[in-house]
Amino acid sequence: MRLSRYFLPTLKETPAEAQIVSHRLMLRAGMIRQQAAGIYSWLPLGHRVLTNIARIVREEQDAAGCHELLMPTIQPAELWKESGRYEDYGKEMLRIRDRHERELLYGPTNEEMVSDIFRAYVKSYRNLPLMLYHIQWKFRDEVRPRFGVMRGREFLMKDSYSFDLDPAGARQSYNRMFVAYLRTFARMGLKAIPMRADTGPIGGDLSHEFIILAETGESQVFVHRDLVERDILGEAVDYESDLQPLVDSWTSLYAATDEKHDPIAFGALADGQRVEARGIEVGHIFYFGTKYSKPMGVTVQGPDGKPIHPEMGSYGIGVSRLVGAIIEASHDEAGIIWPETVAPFRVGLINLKPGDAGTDALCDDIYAALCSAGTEVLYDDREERAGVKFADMDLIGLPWQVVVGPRGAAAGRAELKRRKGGERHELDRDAVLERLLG
RNA sequence: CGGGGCGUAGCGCAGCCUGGUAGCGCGUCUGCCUUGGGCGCAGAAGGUCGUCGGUUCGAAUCCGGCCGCCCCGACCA
Repeated sequence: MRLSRYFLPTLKETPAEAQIVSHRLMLRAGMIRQQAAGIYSWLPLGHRVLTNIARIVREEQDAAGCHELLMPTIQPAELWKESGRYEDYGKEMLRIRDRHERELLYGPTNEEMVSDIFRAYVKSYRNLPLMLYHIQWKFRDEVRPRFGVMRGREFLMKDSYSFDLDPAGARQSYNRMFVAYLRTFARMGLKAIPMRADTGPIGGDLSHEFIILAETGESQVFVHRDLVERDILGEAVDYESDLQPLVDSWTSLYAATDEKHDPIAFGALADGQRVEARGIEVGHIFYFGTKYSKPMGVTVQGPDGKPIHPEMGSYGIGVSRLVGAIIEASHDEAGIIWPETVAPFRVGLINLKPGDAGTDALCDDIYAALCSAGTEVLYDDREERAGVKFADMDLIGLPWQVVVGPRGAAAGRAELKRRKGGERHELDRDAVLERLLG
């Protein structure tokens, strides 16, 4: 992508409303535009990141055996009256009426609707277990939206729902999501720690929050060092196997947010094992049994011909929140530092002197080579001063920068800079490509 | 939902107290210049001062209502 033809409205100054670093950087990097309190437009750069995060989430859900569908943002009130939540949910639920005065709502979550779909089609125990998910916009009319996309009213969420025959099966589904979440966040370059959680208005008796560590996180967390240092991506996972030992290996070590913190238990850990940090909640998983299947009349026929209420769970990831959360976890004074897996472009190519034949030629050559190799490149070919280009490129945080100036170009050389850490190497054209593609 | 604050050009702000010509910086546009870290010079465009009403000869400025946004706290993917 040539920057001269792209839509990237970066800002030199920070808009006044932004308090936290991710919000400031997202506004300055031209990723989002606020349209109302807690409601944002996603501009091209932000949209790319959002899409990349959703892609990783999707791949891991699919790998864990979930099936993607797509439910609407607007739901009929009737379903929520069946479960009893139409009254219970309170003012956080945005209620609307259509022209026929029918009661509708902008969905804050989808337990009722997925239960409706399930009960319409699934009639036999033979079809269980079943896990369905979608990635869809939600609306919760928060009293006080803040922190940019970290706590918006409209937000993009991945929500999965499991249906099982019995509690043991439900536990296995829960464990699948537990492991899938660990992998999902790890792939985004995040340290995510599962912590036992309250079940909140969703209900149920088994629940974990996934908290990622970030210096600017909202809540204080206390964790065993082994959890922080563990690399889940290095461990083979077979979703068909019993995942309980793997889950236990995570839940048996100390990890708590400040609300659930037990200073005595934490203090009992050996020196060097105690990690105190700040955290941001990016995922939450629940097992809630028949809380919805019973009132909504969801049954399948068992082997003995009798009806069985499926055991259910639901599993959420804040996809749009993750964009902010990743920035909170990965930035410096100059701007964002994207992990490669979610970066809007992998490489930023800076032409320091557009119009100079040698510089243009080398840039065009490198650009074409990277593009044809399938690497996403943002090519800064603007008529701007070097400082502007460096500042913008650092701000938007692409993992790699290739800097081509007239002096180097004359010798066929360019500078390769890694955004994270900042080390640079002057290399010839082939070596640059080798480093990036090899 | 309690407490506090703010709405003046795309962004950041001054002007308001003490009523009388709407300003500054950045950004944008044009030209020149410059070209390895947000240069320099010259010119230009751009504002119903959130909104409705009141006071006044006259309101960005004083008074009241409404709307919007932000911050702190209680609550949440």
